[in-house]
Amino acid sequence: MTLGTPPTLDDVAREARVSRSTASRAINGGERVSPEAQAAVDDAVARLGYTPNRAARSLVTRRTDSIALVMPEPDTLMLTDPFLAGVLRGVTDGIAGTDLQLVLLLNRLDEAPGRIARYLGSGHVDGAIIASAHERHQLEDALTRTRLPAVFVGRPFGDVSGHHFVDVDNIAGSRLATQRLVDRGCRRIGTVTGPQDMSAGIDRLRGWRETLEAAGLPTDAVVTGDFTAVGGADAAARLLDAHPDLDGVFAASDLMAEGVLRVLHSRGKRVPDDVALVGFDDLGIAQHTNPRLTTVHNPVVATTMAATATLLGLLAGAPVPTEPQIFAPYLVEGESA
Amino acid sequence: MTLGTPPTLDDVAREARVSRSTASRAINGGERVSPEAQAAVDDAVARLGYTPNRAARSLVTRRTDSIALVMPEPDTLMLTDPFLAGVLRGVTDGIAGTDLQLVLLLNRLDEAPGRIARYLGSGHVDGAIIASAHERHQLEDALTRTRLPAVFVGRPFGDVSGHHFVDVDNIAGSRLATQRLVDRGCRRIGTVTGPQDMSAGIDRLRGWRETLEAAGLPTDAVVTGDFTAVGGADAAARLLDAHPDLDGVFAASDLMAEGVLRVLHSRGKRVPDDVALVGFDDLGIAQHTNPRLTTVHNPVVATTMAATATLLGLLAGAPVPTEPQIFAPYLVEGESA
DNA sequence: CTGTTAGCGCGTTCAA
DNA sequence: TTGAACGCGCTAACAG
Repeated sequence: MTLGTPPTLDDVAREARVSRSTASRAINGGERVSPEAQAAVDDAVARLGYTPNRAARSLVTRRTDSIALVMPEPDTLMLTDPFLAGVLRGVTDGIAGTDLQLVLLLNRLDEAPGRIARYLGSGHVDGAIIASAHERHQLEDALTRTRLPAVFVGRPFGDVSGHHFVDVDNIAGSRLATQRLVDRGCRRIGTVTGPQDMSAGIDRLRGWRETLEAAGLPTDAVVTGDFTAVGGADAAARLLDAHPDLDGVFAASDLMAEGVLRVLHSRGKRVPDDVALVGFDDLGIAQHTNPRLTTVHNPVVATTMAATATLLGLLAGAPVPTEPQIFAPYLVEGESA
Repeated sequence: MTLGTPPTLDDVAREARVSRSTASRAINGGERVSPEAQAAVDDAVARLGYTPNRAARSLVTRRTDSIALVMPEPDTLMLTDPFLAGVLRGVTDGIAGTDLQLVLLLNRLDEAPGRIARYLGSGHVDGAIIASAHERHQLEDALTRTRLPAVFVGRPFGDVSGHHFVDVDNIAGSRLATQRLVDRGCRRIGTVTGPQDMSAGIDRLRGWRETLEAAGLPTDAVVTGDFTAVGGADAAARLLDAHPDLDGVFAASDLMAEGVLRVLHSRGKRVPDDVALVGFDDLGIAQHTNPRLTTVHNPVVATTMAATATLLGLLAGAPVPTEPQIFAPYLVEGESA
């Protein structure tokens, strides 16, 4: 058996003793093919190990059968980003069973904003999942312009109308976290918040503020972090310097909470007795801190799977409404608050 | 401007007042085109925003201009896998500047071994980076059979001949780690080793054993982990149950070392005074444990970039020898040993 | 239900 | 140096 070039549809047709178009129909869905023909083709396909040539098919169907996943590039310092891994899982789980190809586009933080947008607009993919919601990337506008089917994981920045997105209810989540601190008796509650050019960062700050205002507590102890452990530690140091009397902290991500925890330890503060701490995400690291972190569960995998399902619907031509799908977070008991 | 369908090469040619083949040549490398024609085509391309149709090009060049990255699926329990993030970075950095598409293939642990192999063999990609070196995946044979250019990150399992791979010197690394324990006076040294169906797991165990044998110390305190924190904790518990007198532990990954650390703490062992601990990987988590982990640096990003460079060479038709590129690890000082 | 026919957009001979 | 003609492998009309 000479396997110089892969078998083509012609080979299959010849082998099955039918015409090429019959073979094609049998392979794609089997509409209007007799059982015998179908069987013969199936047989030939198996015998030859035939796989349709994607390029040829793509050329005529005008679809590429591939979707892009746009993600922020993993951080240089802290390679470990559980969110990234969760998104990856959600998307791959979401397209399992389809024959969609997943093309990965890592959005570098420092690069010219046009590259990704240009790529998405150039017809190389049928749709996109965007999990890179930094304001500066400006993918939103580019996407509306090219009309590429796309679903955001996390509320896109700026004008939401016309965009599909799924998200966890970050405001509700940060309320849960902050309320927990209030309920356990904390009266001086600070927050290490996320980047304010990401909707998650903004919303998690807002939930904290609203909860404290409702409780009649001050809302001045705020420092901005970057969702990483190192950034969280830096922020915590600044926070404690400015407000030594803190008895509670809400960290807008578990990674940052980890950093906060280290700083608290190094300053001799007991957790939760001196300072109580609540994080956000519950993507595997909360159980591994000491003490175990009380946190808010963020269903990233489910969220991303939903986004993928929505995208598949769009690709199938379904008239999917742009109502966002918002997932509910919930508090996860730990020992830190 | 009606942008119903994207501009084609014909449009460019018309706009530039040249024939289609001249336009084609001007776009691909500019061989045998007059400066005027070249300029006219460049201009037309810019004006029209032309992007070559990948499918059409692929059909005639018989290349797909995309490569696959095969990785193990991130673990369900511990989403955080720094190795994964490092590999991702290395590959994307490695193809930056080329117009190669990166197709992501996540290798599920429980799935039929044929899926990935079939995909790789079906001509959908021009080459592959394989960072999923579990024995059971059996990609090695499939790859030799299909003759798809491929480079492994981490020594492939089984017969290495004919395969390209890059790796860190895991044996040397684990020797460094173990020797450190010996040098600081440990006499009863155990190891939590990695999966024994991965070359990294095997090699890191071997370096530990050889070092102890050379030092005349016993090599019976071995338990197998799975490179995760939870697995490391389980393994550590078993290890300490069987060998309560341990005064040193080499964990074959930092994630596992983290688990070991927790178990040691919970059993009231001081680190490093009662039990010294050395990890492996240094991918961001070693600095964040308490005490900071002494570990062995594993240059994953560099390794993966080298693999990608090799693959690019293969794709360019260069006669790349299959001599492996082995990177040297080095010890990173921490407080745990 | 089946086979014949006509492109999809592009790179590449081959003549001019 | 240029352009005309061909075919890559496939799907979708259309006619039978």
